[in-house]
Amino acid sequence: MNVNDKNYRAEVYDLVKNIPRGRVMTYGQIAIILGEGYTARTVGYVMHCSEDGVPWQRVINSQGKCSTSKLSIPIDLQQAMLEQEGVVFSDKGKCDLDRFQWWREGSERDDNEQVSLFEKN
DNA sequence: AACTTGACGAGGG
DNA sequence: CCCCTCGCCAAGT
Repeated sequence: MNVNDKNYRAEVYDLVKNIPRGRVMTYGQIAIILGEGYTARTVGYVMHCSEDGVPWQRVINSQGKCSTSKLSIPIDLQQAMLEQEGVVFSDKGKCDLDRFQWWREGSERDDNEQVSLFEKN
């Protein structure tokens, strides 16, 4: 199972496709939900070349900011797309995760779940 | 095979 | 809030 495996990538995309308009998820959160084999870095790697109907703009970093990139995606674009869906950013380019982070139905919002990526490795 | 570079994250100053 | 360090892991050189 690696990042180039089709199913591995599909798991990430399927989850991202379920993020509602105007809500966001973080790389680390996705990694924790998908479980073994997934880390924030690998999720980020999978996202950088997401295809088709994946709402890639709804995945941001744990600080509530859009990640800068040296790739072909202008930093302002992601934020602009999110603002268009109703996500509010501060003048410093940060959004309030307490307000906009999405947690799947049924999953009780639990900050412990988000703790420490490397603690489990 | 070593070293660097990321769409990352947590903890500390 | 900013900056740094370290842990992580895959790619590119």
